[in-house]
Amino acid sequence: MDERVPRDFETLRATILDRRASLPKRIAQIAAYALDNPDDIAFGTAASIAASAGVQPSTLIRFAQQLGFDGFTSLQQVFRERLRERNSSYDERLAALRAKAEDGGGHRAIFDGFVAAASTSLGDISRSLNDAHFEEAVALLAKAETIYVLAKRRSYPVASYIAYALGKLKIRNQLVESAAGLNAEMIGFATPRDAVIAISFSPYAPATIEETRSIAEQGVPIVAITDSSFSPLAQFAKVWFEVAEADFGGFRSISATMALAMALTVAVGEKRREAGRRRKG
Amino acid sequence: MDERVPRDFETLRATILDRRASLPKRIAQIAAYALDNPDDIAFGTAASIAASAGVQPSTLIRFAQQLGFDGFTSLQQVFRERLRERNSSYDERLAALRAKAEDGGGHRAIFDGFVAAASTSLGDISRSLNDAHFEEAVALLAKAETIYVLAKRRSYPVASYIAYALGKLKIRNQLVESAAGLNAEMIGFATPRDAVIAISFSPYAPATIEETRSIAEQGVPIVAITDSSFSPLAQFAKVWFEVAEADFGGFRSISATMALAMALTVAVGEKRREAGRRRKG
DNA sequence: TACGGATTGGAATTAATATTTCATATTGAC
DNA sequence: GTCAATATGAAATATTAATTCCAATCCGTA
Repeated sequence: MDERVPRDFETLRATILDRRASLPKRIAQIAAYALDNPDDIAFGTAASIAASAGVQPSTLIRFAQQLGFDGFTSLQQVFRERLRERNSSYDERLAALRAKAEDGGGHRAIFDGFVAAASTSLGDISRSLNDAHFEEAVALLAKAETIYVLAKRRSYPVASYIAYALGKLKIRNQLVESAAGLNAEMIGFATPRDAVIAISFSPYAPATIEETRSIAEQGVPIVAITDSSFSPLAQFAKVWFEVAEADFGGFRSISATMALAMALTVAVGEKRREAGRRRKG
Repeated sequence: MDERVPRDFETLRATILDRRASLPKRIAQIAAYALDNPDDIAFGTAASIAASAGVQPSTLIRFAQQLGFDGFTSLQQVFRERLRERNSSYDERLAALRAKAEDGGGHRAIFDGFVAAASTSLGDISRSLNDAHFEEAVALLAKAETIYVLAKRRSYPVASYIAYALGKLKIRNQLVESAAGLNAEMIGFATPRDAVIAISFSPYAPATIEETRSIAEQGVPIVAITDSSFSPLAQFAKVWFEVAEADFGGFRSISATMALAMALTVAVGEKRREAGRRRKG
């Protein structure tokens, strides 16, 4: 393999288009097939692809070799990489930034890293949020008398913002955070007519889990925001959201969680206003 | 393979979540890995995936078999299918989302709005942040004995995250938030060898301004994060940052502020480590 | 603590897949 | 039309990867 081997899909595509006129018949056939069905190249085996394209496996390999690859396998990597990038082109940017930050790219790199981590997380949640779950959570919270907000440590800032926003929207709420150790009593007042927003990420704060369990046992419906389907919060929750936050420099972003929390809060406010209008009108 | 083998990713996911409690340790480990890194399953070989997940290839196969597949290969098909579908239908999904949001299709639009506001704010700050100011602020904070963190209301979540992160980095700090009205006393302890991070946005919380003024008069250097050069905070600060946050539904994003705050914190941690090494070496 | 069953690790085996080889066919030049 | 160069097909081989198997370990139970 010399250095002019296409490493990314776009270069590869350009190279193929450039040479197609001078390619032998069967090679041209497989070239056309490759550009038309890139997904098949990414996932198929040499034999299956060759069959779909109507050529021999050996032709496929010759095609790869003419492009400078040392075999079909290396060619296939480019097609796989393309699929990966589509889904998470941000991850690579992040990795690059991390590298830059590490070898002394100054402190600006750290800032860029956090911005990139936040953007990545926002992109991810935007793609993965389930509308039905969201509606369900909003409905559940909108009919609560009091909304309890439960979070410690890294998630606490989110909880405090939710509490602030709920307050502004005149929705009765209780931030469970007592430094005086009165959380158990505070939680004790919750009834099934209330609701809870619980937020916790790995490593899950034991207090949050304990409090969530205890409030769940009182029959209070719970909306959880957490980071994995294996989170202990998930089992207690009526509705739960999985939020994957990118991290940088050992600290995870919380921007996706924030966006979700804000959206929930404001949507609950909306829903209540709608319900209020219906009752009056 | 009986008929209950999951054929699509969502069913598979649900099945795994359903059974997770009853799975043996290593199987659970690979299950968690699979749901967290679906792309790796799609592209990897049994050996490479097993290695990343920290188990033996045989465990991976047992996992597949427990789910009803007849081997790893069939399981992998489901993960590959998911990637194919996602890519082919991404544009359609996006278009559908927009249409739905437009004709009042529920609360998803609110969520999208917050994500957009956060993204916009991140883009803005990324463009406008002044590197020299950033370095100056980091230098100033890095040599402080104690970092005081000052913010109320909407900015309070940021302050609480800063305090959390500083604590993790073992940097002495004091979050000025006492509900008991002891802020004045707390601030009284600050000396010119300390430093302050003050955060406030219009409408500026009178308490924040008052406290910032008083601490500035004691000769304590201040780094301010605020939203305009006319901000009352700016006049007290040694260094200040102007952060323009987009708003949605009456609530402003705080993601840009968060990113800046995190970057400051981590950069201060870095700088201290560097200084520590120099002293020792 | 000893037993039995379930689980796991790691090597051996088997299956699959890519690549090479070689005989045959095609093409283009003279 | 013949020759040489090139391209192609098909089968043989080499490589890589999936699966199986068995011994060791762990875990719950008596």
